[in-house]
Amino acid sequence: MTTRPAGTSAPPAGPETLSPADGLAQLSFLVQGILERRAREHDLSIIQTRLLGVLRDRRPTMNELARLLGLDKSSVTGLVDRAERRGLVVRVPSTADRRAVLVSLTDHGRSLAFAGAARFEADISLLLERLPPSDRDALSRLISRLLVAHATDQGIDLSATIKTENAQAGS
Amino acid sequence: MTTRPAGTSAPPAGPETLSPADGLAQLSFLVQGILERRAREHDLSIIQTRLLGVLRDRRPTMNELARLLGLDKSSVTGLVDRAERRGLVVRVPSTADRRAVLVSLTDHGRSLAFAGAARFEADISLLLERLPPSDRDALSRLISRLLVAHATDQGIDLSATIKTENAQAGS
DNA sequence: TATTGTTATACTCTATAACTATA
DNA sequence: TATAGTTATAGAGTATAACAATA
Repeated sequence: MTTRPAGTSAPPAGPETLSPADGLAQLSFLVQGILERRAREHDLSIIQTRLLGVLRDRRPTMNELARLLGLDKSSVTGLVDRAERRGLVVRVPSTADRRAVLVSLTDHGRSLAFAGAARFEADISLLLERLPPSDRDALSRLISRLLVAHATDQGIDLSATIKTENAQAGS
Repeated sequence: MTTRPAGTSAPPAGPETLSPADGLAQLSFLVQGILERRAREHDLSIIQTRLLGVLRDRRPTMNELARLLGLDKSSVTGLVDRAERRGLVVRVPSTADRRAVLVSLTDHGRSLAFAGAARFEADISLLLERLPPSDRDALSRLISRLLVAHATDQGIDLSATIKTENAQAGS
């Protein structure tokens, strides 16, 4: 799983074959590490980065934000508190429902969100350059296919939703 | 990046194509989510799970553990404290160097480590069943290839090291 | 009554700095 | 002096439970 200490169900002896579970686990740690290092350059954590990412094209209530990020609403209160204190987001009272609060990016938050995305894409390009172009394309296509299949399977609508709704981790 | 809110450099209009960066980011969140949910069943965090994983075939000093997990030694003190309190690991004084402490799994910790790995593999199998078998194999092969290429590129030795040393996130 | 958001509280995880005990 | 590990401290991130305001 997380770690694949030699032994266990690692494939026989093939020098360059990892079990699917090992491969996916290691790949996920690799990508998360890249994400984390980039975020840390701006003093952001992964969850703060995800918050900014989610807000790039939304202006959700605290409640919706909790659902989008897969967190408890009280966790989101703290998350938004810290982001607001740093001038990355603002709370705006909802006019429709006086209980609700909308959260939206400040200009500063927006620029961080887009800069981060650009640099992450550059990192990934660099990583993928390790593969021949044909492999690169094939890998991207297979990953897309897997994500689409999984999302569909979860009852989530197709492409539109896939592109926007995937801030959540697991589901 | 983390999130791919519609717009930005998402590919033109292809209904089921994600940019490589989006695909990898989303996939990593998906896998981490699976990992996290499984860990939580045993009241473990991801880092505790990684700790157990690393110890499956090692008995490192606190210092080595810090390097393996990519954490500061003081963080490892706390991590091991909590794991020891729960009976998952034990500290054993080193006979070779009286300053050093070795950390090793208890039977309980070992059984959790292996059970977790098994269930994670089952989860991944289920996930991959969304793909036709040929895609499944191709994806695994490409991921392995990418990880091997990346590791080699980092100056890390080949298969042996790949299989054991990947507890670390980024590098 | 039900829902939205915050507060109070508690715990994990992480790092930096200072310290103890070896080497 | 340098290294191994712990402690003290501070802060982020998370959850549960209780609460206020509004629906």
